[in-house]
Amino acid sequence: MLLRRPRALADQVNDALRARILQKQYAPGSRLPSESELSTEFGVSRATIRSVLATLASDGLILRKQGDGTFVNERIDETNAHLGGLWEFYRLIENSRHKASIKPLSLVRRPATLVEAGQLGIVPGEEVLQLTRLFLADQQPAILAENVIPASLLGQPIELADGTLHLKQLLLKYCEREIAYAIIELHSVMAPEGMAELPQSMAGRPLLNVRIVFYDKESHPLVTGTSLHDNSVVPLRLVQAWG
Amino acid sequence: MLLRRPRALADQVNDALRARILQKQYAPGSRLPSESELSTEFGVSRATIRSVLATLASDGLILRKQGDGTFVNERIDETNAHLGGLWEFYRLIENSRHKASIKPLSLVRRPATLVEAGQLGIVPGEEVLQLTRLFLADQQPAILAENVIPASLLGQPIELADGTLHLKQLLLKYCEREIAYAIIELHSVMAPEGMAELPQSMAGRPLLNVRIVFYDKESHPLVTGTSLHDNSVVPLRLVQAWG
DNA sequence: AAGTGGTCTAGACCACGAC
DNA sequence: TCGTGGTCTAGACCACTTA
Repeated sequence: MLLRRPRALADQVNDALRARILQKQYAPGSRLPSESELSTEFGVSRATIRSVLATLASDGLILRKQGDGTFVNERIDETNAHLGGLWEFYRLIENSRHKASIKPLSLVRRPATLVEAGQLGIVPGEEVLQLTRLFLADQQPAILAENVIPASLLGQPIELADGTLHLKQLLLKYCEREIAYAIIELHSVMAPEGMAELPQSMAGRPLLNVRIVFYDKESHPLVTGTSLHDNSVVPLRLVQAWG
Repeated sequence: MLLRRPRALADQVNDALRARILQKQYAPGSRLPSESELSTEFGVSRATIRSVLATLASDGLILRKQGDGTFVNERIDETNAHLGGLWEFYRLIENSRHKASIKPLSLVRRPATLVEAGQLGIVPGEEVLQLTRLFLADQQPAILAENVIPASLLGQPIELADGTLHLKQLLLKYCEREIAYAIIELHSVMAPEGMAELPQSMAGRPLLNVRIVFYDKESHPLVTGTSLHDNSVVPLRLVQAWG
């Protein structure tokens, strides 16, 4: 029997405050209500409010000044991501004020390469599924992304039509696994030649290359991701709180 | 363990646990003592312990499993940074198991360019100080970094000898300012030609380019940073907790 | 059933900034 | 001085995993 815990109060408050900030109900640079005001408004304890404000602060959305108050970061509009959301390409594009869309390019079963086998903790040659997708910003190619999943993790075969799902949703639907953490490598590479899927617009230029391996709570590798970013279309601009 | 008061209890516990993990007193993959055990050992409340464990978890150092326990991430050795420490180049190199050193290259006063003036919130042509430094990994050039500070922020003139200080220390010593947050842009660029300071080993190759503007709590720009990374010497490998 | 982490509260006291 | 955020506690109850 699966009894679900009601949504945590802190999460609800988090969503509400985030929405108010992003929709400019609290204007950039303005002062938020004090902790005690918020706690009476939402009917929760001050501790709960504080835990929410702490995460908003660490995402760089708000700035807290002891003895003064809490303020909306006036520069959130200049960014499209915080460090935790580096690989949420769809949102990245949306946050850059472009219309985002995903174009699934191919979906093939093939044996794992040596490197992939090492990353995914499987035997070289074991079957994997490779999904290649193109993320578009206003119909313009922005990010070419490739995911590799061990076939053994898949409950049912993936359909190409599901290539528009977010990685999180894909993993839930086909593997019933959850991501606990990721290890990310940042590289700078020249656009590879003779790569069929690479859009013309990216050819011959230096591209940002993000390589990720996702793990579950047991530290078992789930998926790898490799992406090539055209910074001239969607530059990566992150906020990061200090301290 | 005896804890003294001036420093926040949570900070002291944080340091202690971090050290135990990094020095493998708690082995990778092993289970940590429970929250209540830790709270009696350190003589602090469970809430304090929990706030510490929460930050360790968000840095990807530990994994928490409800109903089971808290475990050291077995892959921390494979990384050299967490997302919050992207620009701490010295530590980055050290964490990559290289001997890190800083070679100050130049320190010049000059008028601000248009772009810099915009970033720093000053008038174009206003005087700025530019510090160029090379970060070495085992004597090998790894990162070329350039910082630009408005001269008006400086209390006393910077000496080139202080070029080995970390950015944080530099700002404290010369400006008495503290960084509250930063906005970071990630780019991929070809090594610029005809740049005197660029080491031979980086020439003609695609390089990772990190551009940062640091702000204080009042959202006033303090410094800009621009760096070129040779990924073949020190690859950027980060852990990131999910959720 | 026992033990672990997850959520939440009420309240105390401190440190700092603005007025 | 007053209000704000910063620190910390003690304790209640819940949900989950393991045995």
